[in-house]
Amino acid sequence: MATTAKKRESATANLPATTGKPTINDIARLAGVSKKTVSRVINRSPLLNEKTRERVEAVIQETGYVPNPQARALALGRNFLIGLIYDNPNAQMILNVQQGILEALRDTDCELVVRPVDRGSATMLDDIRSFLERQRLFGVVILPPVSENDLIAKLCDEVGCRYVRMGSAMLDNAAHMVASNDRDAVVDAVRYLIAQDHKRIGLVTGPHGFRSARERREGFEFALAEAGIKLPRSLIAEGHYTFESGITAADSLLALSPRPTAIFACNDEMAAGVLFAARERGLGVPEDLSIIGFDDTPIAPRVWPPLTTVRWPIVAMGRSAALKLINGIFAHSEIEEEEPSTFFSTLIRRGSVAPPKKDKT
Amino acid sequence: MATTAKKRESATANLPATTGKPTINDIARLAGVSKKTVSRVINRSPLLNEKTRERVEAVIQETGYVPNPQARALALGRNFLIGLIYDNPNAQMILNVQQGILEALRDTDCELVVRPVDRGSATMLDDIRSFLERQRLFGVVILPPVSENDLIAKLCDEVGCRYVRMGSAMLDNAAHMVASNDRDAVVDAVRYLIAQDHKRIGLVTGPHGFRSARERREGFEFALAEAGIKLPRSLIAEGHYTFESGITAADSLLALSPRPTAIFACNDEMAAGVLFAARERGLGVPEDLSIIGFDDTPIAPRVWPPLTTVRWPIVAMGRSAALKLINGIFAHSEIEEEEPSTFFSTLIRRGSVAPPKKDKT
DNA sequence: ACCTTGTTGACACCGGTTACCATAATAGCT
DNA sequence: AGCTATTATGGTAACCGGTGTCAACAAGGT
Repeated sequence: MATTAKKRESATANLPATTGKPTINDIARLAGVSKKTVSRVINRSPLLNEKTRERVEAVIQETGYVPNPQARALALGRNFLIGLIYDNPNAQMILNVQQGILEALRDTDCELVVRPVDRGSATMLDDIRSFLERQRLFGVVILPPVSENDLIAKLCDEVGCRYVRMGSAMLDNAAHMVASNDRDAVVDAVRYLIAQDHKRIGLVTGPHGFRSARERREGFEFALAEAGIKLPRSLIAEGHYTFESGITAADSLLALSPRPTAIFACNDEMAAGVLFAARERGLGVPEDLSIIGFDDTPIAPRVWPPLTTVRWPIVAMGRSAALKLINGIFAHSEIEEEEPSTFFSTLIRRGSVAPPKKDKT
Repeated sequence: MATTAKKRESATANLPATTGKPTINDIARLAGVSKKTVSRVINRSPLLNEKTRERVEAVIQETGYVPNPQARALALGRNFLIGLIYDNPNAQMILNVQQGILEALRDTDCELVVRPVDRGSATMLDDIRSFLERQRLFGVVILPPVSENDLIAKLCDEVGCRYVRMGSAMLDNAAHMVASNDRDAVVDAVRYLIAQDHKRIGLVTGPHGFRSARERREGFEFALAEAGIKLPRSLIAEGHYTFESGITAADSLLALSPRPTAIFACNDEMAAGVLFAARERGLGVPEDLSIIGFDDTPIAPRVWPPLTTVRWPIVAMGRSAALKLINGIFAHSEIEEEEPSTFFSTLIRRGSVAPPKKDKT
């Protein structure tokens, strides 16, 4: 009875035993063919007699055989996993992309593994590299703003990992890119404000260094220039895509005299912040101040008044990104349609915009 | 030039070649030991001479060797992947859990794979089973409301997959459960309302069949009974944890005469809906109507007035769930602290509650 | 000399894949 | 017809990079 503290060889040894599922060998035996032939059936090899295929497939059906992904991963040096790499201030966006990717992956054997990274961290590139090399991912979808880093794309090439970047501009060739036309969408939104007779329009930008922030700002400036409106620098406040930064930016904008009659915020979070700040000052929206946001995240229709905003088709973009990755490998249809690379945002009119009150009439 | 359309044996053949990373064999050769010994070093086996370990570890350091997870997965019959199974109306909650799990996984070699399922679908159990069997997950975290399904827990046991369920009550033994005390939290919230002199308090419940909905409702009823307040059935409206259902429920509640002076909504989404409905009717919040929500999701502080709500420590619960899974396997500290199983929610007082206006004074 | 105990290695195995080869079937040629 | 060239088909064995089993060997205790 002495052998109490019997040392275990490894910490993982207490995991349950393997299940009794059929393997490729079982199928081969039952179908009276070799492993290799079964492998050919699984991989839809064209060099195979139709009758043999049918026979093997019958056995597969019967036994409910499913190839072991771990073994495949080892033999192929490639895992059937799609990675989602992000470092994003906007939770809702990540979830939407996730949803889009998962829709695309539904009928494949691929799974989605999520991987937040720390832009800012000096080791980010090394972290991503070791992640990719270790997991031997089939491919990755990279979200903005990390997607704007060309070094990551280069890294993917180096380690032989497919990738698709999402962003607000075509930063890469079409096979590696899913982009939205933020610039044009903002132009539309601001034209709408101008058409409502707004002349003093404030802008809350995104953080410096974000491509989307630049695109959206340029759209804003273009629309104003187009209408021949010239505004002082003070009507542009920098935000960080967060609710709090929206409040701060709005505080500085609303302290101006004369006050802007409308504010365009570069995302909904900040637009909600602007609305909040307006309420704190007792300003009526849209009577005293019109607001437009960007993204059409769930918050937009939930505040009062519901926010007019630009709808960013992020779920569709996520789906498209995933399809680009698996395109050609898991070809379900024989027709290989090229996935579109550019997506169009549209203005969703809700309740936060109205013509300004005429003081001078 | 004739061999143009040369048939490929398999569709996956055009994947890049394996990288030239060192393998366990290389390490064994360089260190002058056997593969098995290297394996022992990797797995921190105690049956190993200290000097040998050091020698091998030096070589590992030098070469930057990292064990191939695919090979390990095959040999062990177990993948180093944690699954997140959910079917949830609340996007924010999923993301928060995800964040918590990822925090816990940071220093392990585990990755997180997300797996939405369709509660409602007849094949849900089979889907989950095939997912677990195929991927040979290390463990899964199951979110409410699917976590309330005992069959899934049984399934996990059958296929030998560790699991931790999250929920609003202890549905399972502590090793498999991370629960919050919703009931008590709601009691506190309603007591607070009562202390502010509210006497007619409406309730927007969660969907029938959700354990959390039941717990929260029971808390509500308990607090009222405790204070000796008896209210008509009509002050209870069923919701579905969605914004829209909050509006609908509020519409029916606010049409009552006399109107409730306060409404407790079983989650923030619905509370936001109640607020929205109040605004539509021109009711002031909190002057004419007090509102309390549950969850403290990002929407709560972003609406006007910011919502008083119950903070549900969901990130911490996610972290704890993941730690329970990996506990004992990836023991970083020698002290194995037991992860707590119960988490406490707290009332966050913001701006949506005030004493009712005295009409009768 | 014998039994422990600690340390290490040889070898088969996990479940797929590919390279290479053998055979059969078909076509093309004299 | 007879023979070879070519293609179609499927088998064998090695391999991917780890892990478990079990035996071997050394050192120390009795």
